[in-house]
Amino acid sequence: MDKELATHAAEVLKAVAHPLRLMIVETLQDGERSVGEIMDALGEKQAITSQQLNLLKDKGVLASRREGAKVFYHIQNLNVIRVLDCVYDHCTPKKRTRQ
Amino acid sequence: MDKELATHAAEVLKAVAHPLRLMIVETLQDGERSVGEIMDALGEKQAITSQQLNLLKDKGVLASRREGAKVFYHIQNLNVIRVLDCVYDHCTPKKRTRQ
DNA sequence: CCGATATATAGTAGTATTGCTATATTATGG
DNA sequence: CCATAATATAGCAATACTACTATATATCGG
Repeated sequence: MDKELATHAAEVLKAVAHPLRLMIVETLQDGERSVGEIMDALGEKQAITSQQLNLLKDKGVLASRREGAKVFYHIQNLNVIRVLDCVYDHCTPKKRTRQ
Repeated sequence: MDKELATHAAEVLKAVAHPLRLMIVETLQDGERSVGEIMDALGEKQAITSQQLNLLKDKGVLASRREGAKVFYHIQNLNVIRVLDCVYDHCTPKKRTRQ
């Protein structure tokens, strides 16, 4: 792994390495959700949720789609789901999500 | 995933989400290495290498063993290797390290 | 156009991270 | 004990991140 590759990989990991952002990605594993739905699911304030969503979008982890007044976010970089799997296995070794 | 779990998971991810630290973990995939060996492998300065090694050790990612004047580090949290795999697949989809 | 709802952004204080230099610690050989 | 090699730590400036409040933008129903 050269430095450039490592830098890019680190940026993606850093995007996910945050409690709220981790939970956002988890919530979106089942499919897209509106900002309001995500807010409610995580019990977070509107501004903070929106900020983190935008950050994840900036880093290419998520993508969004507007439908009327609502904006729906979904996972764009599918590899983060695999990272989540690692996290799950690490924290709760019994509950593996893949074989 | 509750907040506490997410916080812990985020901390582990954060520990690895850094170019140099990512390369350190990669270097140690084959087994333990002394600080000097790691330094040389990555072409980094002594102080910085030592700092990042200590950080990784603090977060439980690595562990160390002293042998005379040298200190050998190795991977303690094996899940980070799986995270590395995700990173590999993400950056170079052709070169999968697992099936 | 107006009010209401949904989402985004600006500005900001507190805190954490990073990379650096200089210095300290630990162990070895003589 | 001394000089040297190997590693760790202190201290610091620059930068980045976080959480927050306030405000702005966008869309819809009427």
